[in-house]
Amino acid sequence: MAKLKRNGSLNNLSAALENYLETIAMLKREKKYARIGDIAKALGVKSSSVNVAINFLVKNNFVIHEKYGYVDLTSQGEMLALGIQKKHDILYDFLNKLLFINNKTADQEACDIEHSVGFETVRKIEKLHLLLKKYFLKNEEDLLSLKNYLKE
Amino acid sequence: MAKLKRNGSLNNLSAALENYLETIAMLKREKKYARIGDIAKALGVKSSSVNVAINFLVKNNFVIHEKYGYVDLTSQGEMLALGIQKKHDILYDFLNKLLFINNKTADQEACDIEHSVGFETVRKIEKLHLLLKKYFLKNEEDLLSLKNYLKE
DNA sequence: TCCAAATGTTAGACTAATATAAAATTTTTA
DNA sequence: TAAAAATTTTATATTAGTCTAACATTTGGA
Repeated sequence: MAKLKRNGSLNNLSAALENYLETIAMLKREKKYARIGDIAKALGVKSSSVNVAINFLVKNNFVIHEKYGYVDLTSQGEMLALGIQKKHDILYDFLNKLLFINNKTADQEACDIEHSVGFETVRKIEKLHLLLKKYFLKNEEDLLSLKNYLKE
Repeated sequence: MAKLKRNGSLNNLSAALENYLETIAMLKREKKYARIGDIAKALGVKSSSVNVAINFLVKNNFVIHEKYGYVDLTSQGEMLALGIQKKHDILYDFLNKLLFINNKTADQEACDIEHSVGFETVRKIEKLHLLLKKYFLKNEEDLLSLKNYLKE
């Protein structure tokens, strides 16, 4: 069995492991619970792969899991998952609502970028987006002309 | 020895391999040539790791390398490297010059993001940045007030 | 010009993340 | 409620990317 080890300091997970946490949080939000199979399906991997990851996350106190039962987040896991989702949402909005990248691509790219950039960067992207909406994109017409400008 | 295999269709390299190409192009630009050791030093990996990657890139026609000699790009490799560098530069400028992320972080984050996002997204980020410079950030004062706004 | 230092190559091992196959357990249903 | 179906777990394998250590080649200084 492939074993995972923690990398650096606390709360410094790989992109793959952050995606597991994010998916668990999403499933809890949408279905009230997360099972191994749900996570596997959501991420498009096999449930055996999910098991390896969950065992690591249990050992490091990000999730709780009793054999053959539900997977849940600890408060530490919950906190981390919230941060990742927040990054995702901000990046998605920036790509989709401001740059007019199509939904699917925007989601994919947000999902990759969210593990690469720090909170400072994401917060600044959010502020920039807000600023533009507030002062320069007040109506549908402004948005449409931005869209056309970006399209070239 | 770890062997690398090609993944999907032509010109679809992993982030690590794209970084090798990018580094070779950078070294050629700055020193006129790239040796295994230079690449290793620039990327912070061992020269044995560079060898594995270069062997793969040679086999797939991105670079040329004769044993114990210089590493060079094929025209295919050159083209790909140019695209990656362009992405990097645009992302770096966006992060550093518009969002005021410090040089080192902006470079790191650009280096990660450049392998995750498509040309459409990068081109749109570039256009947005240009638009803002042209119409809303005409002088030092505008820039400074943006900086303060983003700082919060 | 030849030998020592620097540089490059190869072989083998390790880790993270995945997969397959089979065993263990739980759930469904006839 | 026992057998079948579904799910989860375990064991083992694979791949990309890295490392260390040993070996090979090139280069430069005495």
